[in-house]
Amino acid sequence: MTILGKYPEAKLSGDPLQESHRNGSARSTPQQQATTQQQQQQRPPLNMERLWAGDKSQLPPQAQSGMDSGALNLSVQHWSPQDGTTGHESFHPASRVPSHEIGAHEEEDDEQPMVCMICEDKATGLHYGIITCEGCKGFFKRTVQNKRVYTCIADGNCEITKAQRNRCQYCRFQKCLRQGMVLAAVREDRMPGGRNSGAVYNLYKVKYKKHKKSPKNGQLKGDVNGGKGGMMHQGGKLGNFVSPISAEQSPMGGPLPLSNGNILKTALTNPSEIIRLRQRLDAGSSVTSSSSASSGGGSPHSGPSGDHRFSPPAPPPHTIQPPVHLSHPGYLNSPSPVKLERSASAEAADALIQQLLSCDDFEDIATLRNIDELLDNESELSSKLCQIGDSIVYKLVQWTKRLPFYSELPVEVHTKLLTQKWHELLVLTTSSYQAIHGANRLASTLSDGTEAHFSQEVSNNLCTLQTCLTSMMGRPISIDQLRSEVGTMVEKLTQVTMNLRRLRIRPQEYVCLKVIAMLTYGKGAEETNTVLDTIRERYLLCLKTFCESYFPHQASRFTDLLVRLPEVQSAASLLLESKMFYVPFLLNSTIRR
Amino acid sequence: MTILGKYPEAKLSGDPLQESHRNGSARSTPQQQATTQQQQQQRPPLNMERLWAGDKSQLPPQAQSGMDSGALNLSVQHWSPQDGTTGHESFHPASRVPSHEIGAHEEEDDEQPMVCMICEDKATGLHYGIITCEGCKGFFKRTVQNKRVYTCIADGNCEITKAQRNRCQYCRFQKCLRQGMVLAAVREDRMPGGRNSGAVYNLYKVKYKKHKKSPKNGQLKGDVNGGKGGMMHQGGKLGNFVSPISAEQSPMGGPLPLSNGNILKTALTNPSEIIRLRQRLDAGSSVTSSSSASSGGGSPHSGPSGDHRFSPPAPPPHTIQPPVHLSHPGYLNSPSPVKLERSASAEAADALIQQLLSCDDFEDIATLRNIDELLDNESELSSKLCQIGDSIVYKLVQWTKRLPFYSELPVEVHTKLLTQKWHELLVLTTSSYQAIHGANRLASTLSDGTEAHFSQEVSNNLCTLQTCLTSMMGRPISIDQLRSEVGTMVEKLTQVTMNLRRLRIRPQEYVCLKVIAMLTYGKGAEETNTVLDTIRERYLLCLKTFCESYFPHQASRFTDLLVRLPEVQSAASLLLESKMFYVPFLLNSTIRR
DNA sequence: CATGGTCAAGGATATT
DNA sequence: AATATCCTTGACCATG
Ligand SMILES: [Zn+2]
Ligand SMILES: [Zn+2]
Ligand SMILES: [Zn+2]
Ligand SMILES: [Zn+2]
Repeated sequence: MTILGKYPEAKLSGDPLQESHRNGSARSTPQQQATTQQQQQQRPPLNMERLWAGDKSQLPPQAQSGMDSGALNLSVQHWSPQDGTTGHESFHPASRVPSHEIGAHEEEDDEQPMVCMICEDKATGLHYGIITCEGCKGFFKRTVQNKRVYTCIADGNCEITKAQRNRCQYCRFQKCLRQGMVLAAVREDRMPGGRNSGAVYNLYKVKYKKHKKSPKNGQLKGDVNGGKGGMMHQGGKLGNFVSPISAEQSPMGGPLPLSNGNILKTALTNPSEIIRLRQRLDAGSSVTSSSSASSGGGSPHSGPSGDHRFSPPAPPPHTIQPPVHLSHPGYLNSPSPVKLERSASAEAADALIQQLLSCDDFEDIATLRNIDELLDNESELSSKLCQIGDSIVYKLVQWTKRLPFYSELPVEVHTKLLTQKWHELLVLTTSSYQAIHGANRLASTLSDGTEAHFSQEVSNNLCTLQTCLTSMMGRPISIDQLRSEVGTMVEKLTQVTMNLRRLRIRPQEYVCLKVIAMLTYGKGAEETNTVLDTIRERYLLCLKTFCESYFPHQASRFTDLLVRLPEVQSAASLLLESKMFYVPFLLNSTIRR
Repeated sequence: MTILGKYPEAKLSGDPLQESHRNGSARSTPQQQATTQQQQQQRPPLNMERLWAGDKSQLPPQAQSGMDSGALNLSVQHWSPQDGTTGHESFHPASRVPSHEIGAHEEEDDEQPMVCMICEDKATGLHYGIITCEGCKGFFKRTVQNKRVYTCIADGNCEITKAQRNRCQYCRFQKCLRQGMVLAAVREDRMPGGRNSGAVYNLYKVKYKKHKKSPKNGQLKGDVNGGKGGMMHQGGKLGNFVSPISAEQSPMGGPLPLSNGNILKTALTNPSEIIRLRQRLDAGSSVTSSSSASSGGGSPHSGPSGDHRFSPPAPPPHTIQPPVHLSHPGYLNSPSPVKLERSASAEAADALIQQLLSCDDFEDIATLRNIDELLDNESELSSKLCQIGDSIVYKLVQWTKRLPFYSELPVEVHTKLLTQKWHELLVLTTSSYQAIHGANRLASTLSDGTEAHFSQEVSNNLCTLQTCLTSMMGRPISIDQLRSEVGTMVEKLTQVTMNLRRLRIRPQEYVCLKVIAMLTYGKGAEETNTVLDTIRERYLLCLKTFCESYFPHQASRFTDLLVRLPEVQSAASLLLESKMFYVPFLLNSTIRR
């Protein structure tokens, strides 16, 4: 009785004897189910004395390049079901996402109230990096402050719930670390107030501005928070190919996966709404979700629909597509080939392009089906943004699974690619859509892309944004405020769109660029994936062939198209920083008007 | 030895032998001083079995209307300075003032070392409502948790000291209860940590923060919370003018003082705003406030202005007013008397009414001067609400002080009345104002007060609320949310207003009703105040006379008016419950449109 | 907001 | 088994 009392090992500073977790013959704990035990067991037990001595190797992978934590996990049940019992999952910090349910149910409760990622009690906000309750917050703080050493009397797998959290301090703290609570966020000097630098959390924190001026001075750097600590931002932002996100590589730009939290600019919403949004997104992307079925469900062009979550073992739909030589569909509006005799490579390119076209829900991705609904003032802002977030995640994931080369790369690689590139894909898709379908305003922009015109275009876009946001939020937003907050980003987006429009980019070229963009290494291109290189080269050649075939008189067209990618990256970086991921959609929403 | 061992009658469930308490010849207890001894003797013995069965009648007065702790204390220095030293006071939980004053000592000396109120051992802080030692704390907890039943082998008057406390569990526990330990503070769910709500202790603690404003008047000490030695805050903190909220009376509706914190429904704001608001209100209202000077300052009709707080000894302004017979001012718009020969009583009634009219800042109370400013989006929400809160308190207090019968009742009574009735007065005032001045919308509602019309009116009011709140808060509020949260309350308010409008209530009648409402006993009308009754009767007759004089053809008008008071009570209760005290003002704000 | 601190809750345990 | 001390805990609060 007393042994399993509420406060197990008060003041035990003795040897943790953690070996018992491993060798422990005590496998008899009735609580532990045999099912997923191994995975949990595989993790090294926590040695708290070493931890306080400075051994951080026991902490979850933070700067590691292993991208297995999958918030945006393409393989469904990779991490999901750990304990088959109550639906608890032990997560990694990377996707510090409160994913509460593995069960097939799941979002039926749209968790209005935040739940603690440790014990599922009612959460009160972000604490030390994750969403926790007051109790777990205090527990973590005390443990770190006093360098407490706990020991599990069982096998280190005690379930942590609100009712049971005080039964095993060791397992509670272990879960804190595994869920991603950050030791360094507990301050040495005990000085309250202020904010920790984002570097402490190794990720983008959701910034909460009260909608006033943003720095906006040129240079966008990644450090969102007041970088008080040493921010080691090494990756040259604009130059390289890396988006500021990748979770692993860039030590500084703590890359959070899409679903991980930096989804929306909080400045325009309130914190609680953001939390709910995060939960929705998390649930929707990483785990199964019946919710997405309603929002992202049946898109006209998509393959097997209704499967918001990836079916684990089931082979992806269009996995292997024979290089059929399809005739050009009329809607392609492809220019007539200059030469009658097409080369074999040209035909192969057409086939590849056709494959890509067939799996790209151009309109469905670039615009939101229900964008109109979002503009009314009825539904809550949070739900609107949730829907947008859902749509982004859902559509990109579905697109990935339909790619012809989906089966040629491991799921992990796809996940990593999407994690790194999703925002670029978003920008490229929406800008291309705008360039192709929204070109009505100006067909005569070939050579007179003057400054004046560009400025006018930017202003128009800002005005569009203003209109949409005002409608969505139910309160007026000044154009000046908008300009100061997202002016630069809108400029970049506008530039990308205008350039693509000037080139009169074709859908065939767009789909190639999209794949190329995704397959292009980012900054820390340390790892070399031969298969990936091969595929990228394939589509580069494909695009080149297409350009030469259909635009033989535009010698630099291929190059002109490729150089758009850095522009896309730049704009996408700003978009990521702003976290206002709905902006491109809103800009496109005017097309229908 | 064994008989009086340490654990005397553990688990004895035998007959308490309560008669012995009465007849007990053991009057020799040395500790009992002659002063209050009888009282203790008179108390009925404790039947613990009944107690655990739910019989709370044996507990010290909790839901009693003894308003001696004056939250809304009109007499300035009544409670303020108790100990000039360290600010420690050992208090009882607000109302349960058991002994406290018996021993002139007890808390008189600022007992640096706290002593247990039960056994005089060294106390460790507040436990279950009073200052006790660890032993008595644990004893009380175990007793309540296990619903132990004790029996005294003596006559129920055993002395409880540190040395003797274990000799009689019955008397020890009895003393615990009599000293005010709160059963409900022992948690059913055994969840450790956190804090019990102030309601558990039937009091509310006022916390001040240093905040920005200089304590300018220095008056109230404010009991800074930091005081580590469990200092309990005694009731009277709020010093003067405070809001109408006393902690005691309503066991259920728990009138929380305006400044106490539960001012606004949090559902419509975000928590941080509420917190800030509470801080502002606490600091602003309970302490003197230079801020309120600006907001509540010079109202046109008020007497000596600039005196935001009551001047302690100075006699109230319009204290005694001779029953002058004033001519009816034109603005009264009073109907012509039917009979030319007015009776003496009618003239007296007119005079009384005129007095009331002269001290009732109708418009100034019913609406907020700066309501328009509140609707802009610039000033902070908290400051807006602060101003509203300040206005409510200030105006009602000022009104009270101007009442003709102000000097006829002790300040304590006024304080109590206002504490009990402020919300009703608020509703009556605002509804009457709406009925009289806002009747523009429908003058033809005499007999067709149909359901449809009522619903329409409610909808209109909700819409008005929505508009105002959206503007004030800067973000949209859905009408559905509003309806679910305050729908019933708005309906009641609307009903009251409509009924008053249908009656075409006159200002003369309104002022009478207001006084009558304030002077009407509440629920537990145990105490009889003859003076108060007399005054109430005076104004009842006054109203009756007025009705009969000016509306001789409406035989039931007097009654019709009186039966509005329960409606007002009902609506006011909901308003109190919702804590959205600004709602009536917002509804009235449309009058100006 | 997210830090740190507070201090009465409950729990553990040696003592009686 | 009850007591009393000491400890852990967590809802609030203060801070920047
Ligand atoms: Zn928790
Ligand atoms: Zn454990
Ligand atoms: Zn004691
Ligand atoms: Zn006794």
